[in-house]
Amino acid sequence: MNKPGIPTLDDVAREAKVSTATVSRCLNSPDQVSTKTRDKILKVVKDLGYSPNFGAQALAAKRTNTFGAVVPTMNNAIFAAGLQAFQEELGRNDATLLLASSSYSLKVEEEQIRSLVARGADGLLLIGTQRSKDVYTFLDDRQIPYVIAWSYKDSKKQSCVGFDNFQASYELTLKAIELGHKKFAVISAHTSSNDRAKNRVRGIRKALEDRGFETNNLPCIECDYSIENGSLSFKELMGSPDRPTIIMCGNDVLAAGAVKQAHEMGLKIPDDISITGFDNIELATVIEPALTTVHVRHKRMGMLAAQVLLKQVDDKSYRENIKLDTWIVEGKSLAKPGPVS
Amino acid sequence: MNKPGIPTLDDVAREAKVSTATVSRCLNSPDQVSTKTRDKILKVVKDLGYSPNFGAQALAAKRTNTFGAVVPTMNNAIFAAGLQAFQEELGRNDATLLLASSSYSLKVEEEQIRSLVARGADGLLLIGTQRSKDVYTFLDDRQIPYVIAWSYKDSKKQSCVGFDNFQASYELTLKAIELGHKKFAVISAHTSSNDRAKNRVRGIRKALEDRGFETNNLPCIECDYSIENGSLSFKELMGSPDRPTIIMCGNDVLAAGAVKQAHEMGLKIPDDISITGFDNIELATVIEPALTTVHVRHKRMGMLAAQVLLKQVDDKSYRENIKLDTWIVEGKSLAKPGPVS
DNA sequence: TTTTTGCATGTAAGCGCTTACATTTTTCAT
DNA sequence: ATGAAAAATGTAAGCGCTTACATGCAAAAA
Repeated sequence: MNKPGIPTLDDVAREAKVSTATVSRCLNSPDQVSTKTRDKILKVVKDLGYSPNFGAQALAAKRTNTFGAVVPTMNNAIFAAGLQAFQEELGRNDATLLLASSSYSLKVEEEQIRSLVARGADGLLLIGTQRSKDVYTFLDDRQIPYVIAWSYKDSKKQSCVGFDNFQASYELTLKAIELGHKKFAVISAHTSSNDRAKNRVRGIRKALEDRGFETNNLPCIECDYSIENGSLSFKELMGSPDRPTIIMCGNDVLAAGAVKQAHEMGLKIPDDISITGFDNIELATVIEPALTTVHVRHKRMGMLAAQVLLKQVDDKSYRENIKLDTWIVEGKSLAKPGPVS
Repeated sequence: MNKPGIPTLDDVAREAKVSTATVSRCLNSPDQVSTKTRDKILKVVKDLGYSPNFGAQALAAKRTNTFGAVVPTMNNAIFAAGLQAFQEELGRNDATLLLASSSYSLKVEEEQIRSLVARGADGLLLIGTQRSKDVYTFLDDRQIPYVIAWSYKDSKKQSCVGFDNFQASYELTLKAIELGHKKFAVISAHTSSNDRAKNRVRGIRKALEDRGFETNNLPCIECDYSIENGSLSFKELMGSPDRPTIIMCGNDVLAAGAVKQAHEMGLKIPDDISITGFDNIELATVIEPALTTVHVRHKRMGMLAAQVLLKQVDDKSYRENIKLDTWIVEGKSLAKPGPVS
């Protein structure tokens, strides 16, 4: 009754006539084993089709080579490129990715984080800085390495691989001001639980204030990221008696929705209205006109995040703060405002 | 030296003055435990911040509540919606998702599958039917449940939740023929390792043949799915002396690239050239003109796949084949061919 | 009251692996 | 050839949990 099961380390040991310890060593640190026995063991491993039992390995070795990531959404491509790069870098190091998405809810995110940790994640990739103190305490107590991505924060206690959302947004706004725009409006993700969105809006406000604009009544709609919402928000903003000449969007997805709606309303971009995005995902390049947006080095971010995380696993006290540069990508959706319409 | 560690089942048991078995039962099948002790235990669990050790649990219970998925890519949104739905449905059942991507390589996919299984995945979501026999044998030997998505296949041995790529493509082609198109060209993903792409192309060919077209020299470019490749292929096809009047693309991403390139070449869609897509991802709706494409019920597919998979875990002999309907979404990118240019 | 039944709990044997430590074998300087 | 150091291998104790089985105890049946 023992034959048709999945082979275990014991089976291999017996078949190869060595102890289980030797088999284990042969698999985990081959150079501690003589070439002769190694070959013998590897042959048996192959013959039997042995592959280690994950649970047992995790239990005994106290690590899983599995990393978790909680992203706000998988529904649009914002995180896709970064995640893919993250995953590939993990793969290069024989680790795999456990993925969860939180639908932009801090509460759900917290659950997901706990669940990933409970599943033995050796480390976590988290998006943005904003979450309850409890979460950080939880992770610190268990000494779970994590790295924060998509946001930059100078900190000795936490690693991050991000970029300056505030600054990038600030610069884009300055550019718009220099082109002569006077009436601004903003479509943003909800800022209450999203530090990136918050900083992007802050960047816009600061730039305006620095150039003497009054920002108290800056029209600003907050919604979930989706093309649909971009369209709706655009419609609403353009329905105002005092139409803006430029609408700055929290990301490319919203901007794409805005552009779409502009077409439907028969508005010419950028003659009738300028629109800007953020992220420079592929979407930004295929819509007409191409978006003026902020390029974010998603792939690099994902890859570096994985590297930092892996270092932290080896050295629990290792920390690194990496700030990636961003730059404005000139599309055709931002130009100086046309004559008053 | 025992205090500052992570609490274990033993700690809980000791603190609550019951046996470990009772604690375990309390957590896994609460109704086997009296209300009184249950409350007592749960309080201790909370106080101690106990959370079960994954490896130990997996080892003892022989299941992980973790499911794996290997998608060809995360770089574009083709699989995003389906995966998100899959993940959400798993979440509703206290399971999580292990994700890997294969970059459309069968070899990489096989590795990923083995790796996911080694990591204790209770079941797998696989995209499409095309993979080596060994993989299926491997999975069957270990009795790992899996469900095939994105493709439909009538089979008593395998579960699938998919749609008829061939038929959908066939119908779209018929529609184009009826509009009067005579010169077809195709941009497809590589068909050698991708049954969906293969069937979509087959659908086109069959429709053409059924209507008396010669398909031996149907221009057909195969490339990886990307906007860039869509553009390049489009350029190549339109560089031919005998320009097609319609280019049918294997999916929306390629079509978006084609559309982009058409704009750059100053070609009007659909007057100068018709373009069709496949998948009806959001991208299809924001480009100008909106794509005529095939709607695929991605979300539903993801959700159903999760449900089937969960059923298979409970009952290893359960199998189900679900074919979802698809339909043509009328955009503005397909119309009758203009006068000979 | 005594016996039966069934629920609540405890006991303890693993699950398959890693690794500290012990033991044996090989290598090599003397 | 000899002994010490180094290398290879073996022994066995867990890792933290689940669960079959045994036990205890109160309610139901006789």
